[in-house]
Amino acid sequence: MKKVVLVDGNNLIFRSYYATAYSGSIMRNSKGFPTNALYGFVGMINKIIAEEEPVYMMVAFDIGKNFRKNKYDFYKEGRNETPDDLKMQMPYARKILDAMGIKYLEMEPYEADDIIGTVSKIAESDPEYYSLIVSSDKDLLQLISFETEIKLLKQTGFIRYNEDSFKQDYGINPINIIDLKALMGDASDNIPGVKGIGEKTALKLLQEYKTLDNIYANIDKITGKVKEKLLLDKENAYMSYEIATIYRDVPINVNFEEFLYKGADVLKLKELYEELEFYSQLKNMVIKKEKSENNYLKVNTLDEINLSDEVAFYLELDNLNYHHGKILGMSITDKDNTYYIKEDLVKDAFKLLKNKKVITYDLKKSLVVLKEDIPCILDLMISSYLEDFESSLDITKLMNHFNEDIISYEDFKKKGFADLENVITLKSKFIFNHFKEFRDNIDKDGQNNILEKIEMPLIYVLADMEINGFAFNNEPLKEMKEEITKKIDEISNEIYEMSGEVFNISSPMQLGNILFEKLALGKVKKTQRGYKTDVKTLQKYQDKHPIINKVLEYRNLTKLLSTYIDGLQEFVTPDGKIHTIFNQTLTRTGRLSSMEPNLQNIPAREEYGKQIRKAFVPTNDVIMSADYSQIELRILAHISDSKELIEAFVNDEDIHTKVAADIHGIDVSEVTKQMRSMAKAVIFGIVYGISGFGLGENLNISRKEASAFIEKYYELYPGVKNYMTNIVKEAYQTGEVKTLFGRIRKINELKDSNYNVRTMGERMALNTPIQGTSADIMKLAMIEVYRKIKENNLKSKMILQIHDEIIIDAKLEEVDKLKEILHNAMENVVTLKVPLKIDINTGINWYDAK
DNA sequence: TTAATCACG
DNA sequence: ACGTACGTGATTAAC
Repeated sequence: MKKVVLVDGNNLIFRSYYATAYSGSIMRNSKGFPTNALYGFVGMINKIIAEEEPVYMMVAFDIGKNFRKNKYDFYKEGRNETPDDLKMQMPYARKILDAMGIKYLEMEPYEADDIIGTVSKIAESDPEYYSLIVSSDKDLLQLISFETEIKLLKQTGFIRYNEDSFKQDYGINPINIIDLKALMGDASDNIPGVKGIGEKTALKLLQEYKTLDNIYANIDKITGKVKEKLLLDKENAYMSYEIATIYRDVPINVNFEEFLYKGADVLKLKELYEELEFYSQLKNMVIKKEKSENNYLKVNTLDEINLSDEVAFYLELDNLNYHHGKILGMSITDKDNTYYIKEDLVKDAFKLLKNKKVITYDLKKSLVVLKEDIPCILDLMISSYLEDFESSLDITKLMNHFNEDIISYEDFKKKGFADLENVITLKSKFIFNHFKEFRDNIDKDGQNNILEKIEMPLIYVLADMEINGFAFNNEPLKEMKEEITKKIDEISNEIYEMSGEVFNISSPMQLGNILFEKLALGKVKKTQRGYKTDVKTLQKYQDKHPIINKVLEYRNLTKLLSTYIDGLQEFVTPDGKIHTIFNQTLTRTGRLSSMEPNLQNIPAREEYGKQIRKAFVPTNDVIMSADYSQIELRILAHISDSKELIEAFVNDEDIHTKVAADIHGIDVSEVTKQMRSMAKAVIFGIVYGISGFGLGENLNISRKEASAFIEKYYELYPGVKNYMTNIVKEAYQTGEVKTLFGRIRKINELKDSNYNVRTMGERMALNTPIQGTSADIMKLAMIEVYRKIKENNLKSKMILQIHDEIIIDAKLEEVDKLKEILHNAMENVVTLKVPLKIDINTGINWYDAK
């Protein structure tokens, strides 16, 4: 049997309109044309297609006068006139369906319900077909039969009813939905029904007497008020019955083959989406490209390559972690040709690129693998990151966005190597064909400084840092490991003893059950899987039972052991070093991240864990660390133009002590340690957009006290409060925020219908200019430090960046010169209303560089 | 694969 | 009435 999907078009489009309209302002394109209903409509249609994979599909609409209204003028009376903003969108729904290749039907004076009823009736009489009706209108439930199902849309999700599941839920036959309506009426359609009888009573009556007729036939068996009401409104009941009945004999030609869903006319659809400015839909559109032949020259010797000025290349490895990847091949595309270069020629072919205008994807990878200095005018990975595309280490994701029919190497491996050349050459072609478009967009939105002055030069710096690596000496960890292993063993046994059974302490679920069921230490918040057992929760029960501290210690030690002592060991390469990968195109704020391993989260806060840093040693003489002092707060002072904060930094005051003194209205000399650390928490919280509740949780004080702190802070630093209000307002207006240097972050969360998502968007808007500007400054400083080290022919090497800190593997005799370079570069990279300040430390290992 | 936890700035 | 601090990555358990 073939499934025919019948969609209640009117229902869908009304639903999408009112889903967003009540919020006040509705979505429009740049010409002011309303698009909210269409946006939801398109989404729902796409969802239906994705979920149902229809072979036959039809969408029905209301049109013109309708016969119910002609017969009963009260029908749908009192309903608000369809708003103009919605009316205007109706014709577009039809156009979109046309472009999507979906048949729609409408016929005056019938409603969409009647058309669907008619079509499903015809399908029922044809053994070849069965129907699935999609709507949120319960009236349509009357059409359910052995061969007709309904997907009843709910606010979130849907319920699918067939004959059996309907009967089970309602306890009546589907056709008696009409009787139900006759009794209970329908306020939205102004169907009267029997006054005083609602769904509950109506269902009870129908479950007993089956039909409206039978109810009145047995009216004497019914007692009390219900009987009175039924008798009083008998006429209305029958009239309502008539109105609620879907008319299933609309004189319309139905040819199921016309409902065949063949897929979209992509160009037509694209045009419509562009007019309506449905960019997310455009992005998601699957354009089925005709497979054109992929022509390329397979190179045997280098003289076969003849390149013009602009060239795109792509280097393919057999591992996403390029420190461990082998070269598979490379391709080069220029305006005339694409060349495929096999693995053994790659290194030499690279030299041909030296005096060209080169474009690639993930330049850093090629620099690290080939250790060859290649000039590059544009890295597509960077530009797509700046333009908010999903740019990962893998170019195929980006290509898929552009509807290129290509699979990633990872997927490719599973299928064998037959097509390797084809896949690689497609990539360099893609880069060549798209780079101008990316460059133009970067220009358009003003991110060319970020691209040219920051990200592109930084690639070379990071490549060098990754190549250098951090020398790792396991010796100091050996003793630690022994000690920790022993301790973990002891503690485990103590925990087992206290809890009376052996279990997996590392399992939050099992642990939660022991602590909060068996030992019944108290009532705790639940997670999806059990009790919450994180540090903050457990600390609240510290005094209740000695087991808590043991568990905390166990956690602490196992973390150190598995992630750091054992974990890092895995990453030491034969040269005795750890080479991380800095991801330059991942974070939403512009920061770097570090992975395999992550060297940006090596323990630092607690003394014991900090010992891990003793294993990080220089290849030269000393480890040197230069870190910015309070960079984010200085940036906050600058961009908020807060007079008080600026003054504090200009006078080089201890900002936390100063704030503590101001909040308590005392002298700086009277500030206690506790006051200072509280002030510190408030200040950081402010940067993240904290609430009174959050700060209270954090400081273990009441929400009231916390709120008072925050209020006091705003009072003292009105510039900060002002900044917060303005940046959020601006973000709502533009949908994005910018750093001081023009890096853009789009914040779609602000458009979300969910309040919590929106407030999170507000906090992002608040924080990103601060965190992002700090990232920009650090990147510029790194470029400058790198340049100076080269210029002075120093042997010392930059090896790590941890957001506000640079680590250098330094020669002893170069330390003084380095200090000068670092101060100059890092403190003067930009001139703000406050000075930038760094602290420098050196030591024989990372631990001692403090 | 996802959730929970915890390491860092 | 509701939920509640920004940005990351690795490990482990459980689905």
